[in-house]
Amino acid sequence: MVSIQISTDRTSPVPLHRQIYVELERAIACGEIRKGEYLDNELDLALQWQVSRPTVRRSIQDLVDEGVLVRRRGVGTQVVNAQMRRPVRLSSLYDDLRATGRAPRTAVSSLSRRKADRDVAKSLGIPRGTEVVCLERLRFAGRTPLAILRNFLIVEAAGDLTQEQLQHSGLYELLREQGVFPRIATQVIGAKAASDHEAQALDIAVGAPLLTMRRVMQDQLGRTVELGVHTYDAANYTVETTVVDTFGTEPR
Amino acid sequence: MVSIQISTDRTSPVPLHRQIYVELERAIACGEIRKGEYLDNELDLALQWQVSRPTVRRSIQDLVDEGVLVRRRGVGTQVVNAQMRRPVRLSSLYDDLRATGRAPRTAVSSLSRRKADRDVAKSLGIPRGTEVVCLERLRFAGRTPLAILRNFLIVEAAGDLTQEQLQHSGLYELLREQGVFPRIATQVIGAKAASDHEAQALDIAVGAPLLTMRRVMQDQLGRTVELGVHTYDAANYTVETTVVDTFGTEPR
DNA sequence: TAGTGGTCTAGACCACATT
DNA sequence: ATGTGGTCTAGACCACTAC
Repeated sequence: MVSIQISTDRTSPVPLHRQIYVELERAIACGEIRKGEYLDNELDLALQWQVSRPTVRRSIQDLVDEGVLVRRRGVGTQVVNAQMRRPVRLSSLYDDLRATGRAPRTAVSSLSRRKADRDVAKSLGIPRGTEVVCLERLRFAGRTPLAILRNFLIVEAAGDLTQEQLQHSGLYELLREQGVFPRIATQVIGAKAASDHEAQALDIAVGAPLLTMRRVMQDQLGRTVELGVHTYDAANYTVETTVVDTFGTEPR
Repeated sequence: MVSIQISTDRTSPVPLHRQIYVELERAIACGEIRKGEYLDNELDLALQWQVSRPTVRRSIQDLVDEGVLVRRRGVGTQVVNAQMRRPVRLSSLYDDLRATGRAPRTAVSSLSRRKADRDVAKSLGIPRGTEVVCLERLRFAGRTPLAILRNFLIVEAAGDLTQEQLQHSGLYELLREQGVFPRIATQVIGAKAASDHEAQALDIAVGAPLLTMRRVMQDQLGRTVELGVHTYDAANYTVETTVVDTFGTEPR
């Protein structure tokens, strides 16, 4: 049982529960509370931190959702083996590469508007023949070709993307700048052998293993915005995902 | 603007917010509220349903987290293009196969206790040399071999698994029966070419593309319970994941 | 029996989008 | 100016766990 010093600023625009969440997360990351230790009970915490119990609960719940804390009724709130950290932010390959320090480079091989064929229309949930923005890029990490990226976007969201922009930023970053915030995506991941064309583009042998990903993305307004059909050189790329299950056990 | 009939039962052990959630979900699924339509505001809903506003908010929030509803401050709560449904439950391949009607069959090729090597120990977050339960299975869909499944489990959770059980149930199902509820898993998915041994086991050509998945799972108590190292015949299997991003846009 | 988290209430004030 | 969701409060009662 350890007391955690939390300082809140009631003049800040940041919500109280968020301030507490951040401080608590830091305290756990710094080891001020160790794995397996219990927090004080919620009423005490509310007194210590001079906030109401629902506010305390909200902060704690957010950390429970990330797997940092575990609550058991009648027992208490415990810090978990934190090895497994929060779900990764929904990001593009470009962002991932830049975050890991590998210099990304992009060659835009095509950028145009076309009418959606049946497959694209179905994935994006629009009528067949609707105009969509088509995009094909080759992505490098340093000098190594890494992936062939094909994307289809609804025109309302793609707006005025230029080749220039796409060579210097990730697609998702550009979308965010235009007010499109990715919110939910479903990805289907598979593997295949490289075709002649793919082998040549990625500078690998024909038949070498490729990782394939097909992704449909919705934005914060619930619009289906993007279909991505991507092919990665499996020797240089893996996909990491986090799955959180809130069923199976009692609901929160 | 449509009024939704919600009937609640205050004698039920099911929480009110959950009852409302279920009814609301059904109403949306049945098309009683159509895509793009708005719910009444939260105060009105609280009056209509005879519950407090926080209870209404809780129900709505859960549906927002699943991407079924979208809230915008100053605007309202809107039903979303529901094509993209809730995150799939954290389940095993066996459960998946059975759910999709393909008859799963399992051959257990080994089940033993061994001391964890460095790799396993690191993944499970336990000291090297700790005893773990090792498990290797071959999974079939009908007559077709589909995957080679290797798992490593901490003994506290694996308990008294038997070959008999493993041939007739999925691993996760058995774990649930023993009180282990999967909660968070991180998966790294890649691809590789089939080795001699793998090709023979899966009855495919040497060098054929395989999908590989390495998964570490934590249970409801925050224990790191399982390491899975799986290899799938890419011709017959893909992995589907859902990614939800609650950052990027304003916090809820 | 005592202590914990889970649920629920009935208000209040604020920030934001729309008109 | 109005109406919406976002935040916060100060209580209350209950179900579950541990002793």
